[in-house]
Order: sequence, then C-alpha cells, then structure tokens
Amino acid sequence: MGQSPDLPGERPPFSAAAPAAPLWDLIELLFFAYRDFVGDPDHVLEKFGFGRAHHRVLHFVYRNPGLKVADLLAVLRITKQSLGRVLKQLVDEGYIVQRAGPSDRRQRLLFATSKGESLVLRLAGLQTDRIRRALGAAGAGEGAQLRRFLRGMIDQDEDDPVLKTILQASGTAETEER
Amino acid sequence: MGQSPDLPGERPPFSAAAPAAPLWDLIELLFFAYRDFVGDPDHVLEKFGFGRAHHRVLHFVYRNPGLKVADLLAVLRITKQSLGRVLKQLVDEGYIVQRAGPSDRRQRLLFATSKGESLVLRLAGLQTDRIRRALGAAGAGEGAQLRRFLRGMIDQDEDDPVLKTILQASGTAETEER
DNA sequence: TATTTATGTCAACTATATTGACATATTTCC
DNA sequence: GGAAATATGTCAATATAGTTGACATAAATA
Repeated sequence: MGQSPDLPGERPPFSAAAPAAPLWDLIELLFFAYRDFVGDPDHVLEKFGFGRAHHRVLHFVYRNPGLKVADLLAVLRITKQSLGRVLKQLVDEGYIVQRAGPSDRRQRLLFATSKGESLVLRLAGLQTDRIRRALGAAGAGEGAQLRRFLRGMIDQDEDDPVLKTILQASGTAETEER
Repeated sequence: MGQSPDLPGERPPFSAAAPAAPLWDLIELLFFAYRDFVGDPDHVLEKFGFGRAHHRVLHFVYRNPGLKVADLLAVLRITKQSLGRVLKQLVDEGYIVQRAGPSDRRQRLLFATSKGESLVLRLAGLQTDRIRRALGAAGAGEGAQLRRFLRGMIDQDEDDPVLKTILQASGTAETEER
C-alpha cells in the first residue's frame, strides 16, 4: 500500500486570525534583482582573479578612507581571519595600502590606491547603470521612495560606525552627491 | 626613501565627458537591505540544520508545484551536483517529494510536503514582515513603484520558465494574491 | 534499434566563511 | 614602571555552497 505523500491541500477558504499573506512577488523580485545587481561586478572581478569578498572590502575602504580594520570587520560582519585572506591579496597587488594610525599606532588604517579607485569605480559604474535603467523604467521620482524603503529594510547597529553614517546620510536628504 | 603610497587625489573639478556619478547610497542601501532581508530566514534555517541553499530550493518548489529538476536548475543557476546535495537532504527529511512525470517518466517532478509548506511559510512570513514594515516607513503604498523598479533591475532569460512567469505576472497588475 | 534526453552520482577542487589558539606591538590603567 | 587590555595578524581545522569532469541509468524519440 503506497502511502500518499503528504502534500499540502487547498488553502482554507477563510480564517479569522490568518497571518498576513506573504508578499511572494516582492520576495522573488528582490532575489532576482539582487542577483543581477551583484552579477555585473562578478564578471569583471573574475578577470582580476578576485571575488565578491574583494569587491566588498575595496568598496568600503574606498568609501571610508582611513578605515580601521575593526570598523571594516564590523560592517562586513566577518572574522578577521576571513578578512585576512582577502585583504592581503588586495594589499599585495596594490589596490589598498595600510598606514599606522597617527594617534594609535596599533591601528592599520586602510586606503584605496588609485589602482583600487579605478577598479571600484568601474564596478560601481556597472551597478549604477543598472540602477539608473531601473529607476527610469519605474517612472518619475522613484528614487526618493526607494531610498526610504531600503532604509526601512535595514536593522540599526550601534556597533557599526560605517552603517550608522550611511543610515544618517540617506535619512537626511536626497544626497545625490556631486 | 619611502615611496609615497599612490593614493587617489581630489576629483578633478570638472570634466567634459564625465561618466555618470555612481549612486553610492543606493548601492550601499541595496547591500545592507538584502543582507538583513535574507538574515531573518538564516537564523531559523540554522536551527533546522539548513542553509540558504535549502531555502531557495524549498521556496521555488513550493511556489511551482510539480517543478522539473531542469527548471529548478535553470532558475537557481547552479549545477545538478550542487543541487543534488541540498535536494537530497530536503527529500530525506520529508520537506519535498519527487514524483515521476505523468507523460515523461524520466522527469522527477518536485512538490513541497505540508512539512515543507510550513517551513517555507514561516520563512516567507519573516521576509514579508520586514518588507511591510519598510513599505509603511517609506509611505510607498502597495509598492507598485517598487515592483516596477525591481523588475527593471532584472535581466530577462528565455531559458528560465520560472523567471519568465514571474516577470510576466509582476508586469501585469498588482497581483496581491488572495 | 540507435541516439538523445533527464536525472543522478563519484571525485576533486575553489571561494568564502567559521572557531579556537596563539603571537606581537602598543596603549592604558594602577 | 609593570600589568593588563587592545588592535591586529597568523596557523590550523572545519563547514557551506558552489564548480568541472567523467560516467551511469532509464526512458523517450528518431
């Protein structure tokens, strides 16, 4: 006697305290959108022998010149061992330099070189092109609402100085810098 | 003689054919938003001994009952070897069942069990809660503009039947199902 | 019947992360 | 000034999620 597999049946026609219906379409659109969003940089990074991890490190170092290792670890939420492998490659190949902190010489402050800047701008350009295309397709002034929506998706973290400034900045104004 | 590290200087004050300015804030907001968006399910999955890969498989199988293995591979863009490991666990532990295709018995059509449904609804509930919160905070209404933006971020793929139907559906109407 | 297709499996390897232990230099506290 | 705490780095073992390549089986199709 084959036991029937336990498939879910029809949804009950009605229910008093039903949980809010899942927003299936937005869940899926976010998945595909983010995959393509990071896919463009991935293709370029591959030619350099780098991966996504290198992109993230280079991005945050470029955007926060003089970033402390501790703050980079906080924003990436990885361990120093994991960062180590990636950062060492970026330093060895001249994309990032380290300088001792002026007041606390234990700190190794991180800076992108112009070689690093050139790569990070190339990657950001790809992502920016995709975003601009999508903003255009979405119609007038979607940017402001989109920023508010994305900020609302993000959990605060008092122990992450980089994230803190990002949430403050985007909370303030349109900040289309330069 | 210490060679100065090759740091990027000030941006040139003006330039005729400058590339469009990177949308730094949106690039970063997307990164953090997506990380927290998948972070909620991650915590739950961990208690089940599962990872993100299991979530993706279970999600698309639940959303597309009777999905062919080939179509699942297409939408996930992974190899059958990579899928194999994850799918085997989900089947062994009773979250997914396989049935031979009625017309083509080589096919193994995939279905979520009610155990699988219960897990996938729990995970979707977490993500839905976060999205609703953010939509509310953004004053974005039902998210019509957001849907158009996200669709604009996604590349078409004729060889992916699952993606094709998603882009069609979300392109049509508000599709708040049920 | 011969070939193609849909799926599965074995094996080796890569990228990115983890935990735990320990090392070094520097700063801070008493 | 010495002890303790801090910032960073390194070695080793392990986990997760992916890859390529080779080969196997059953069922459909030419």
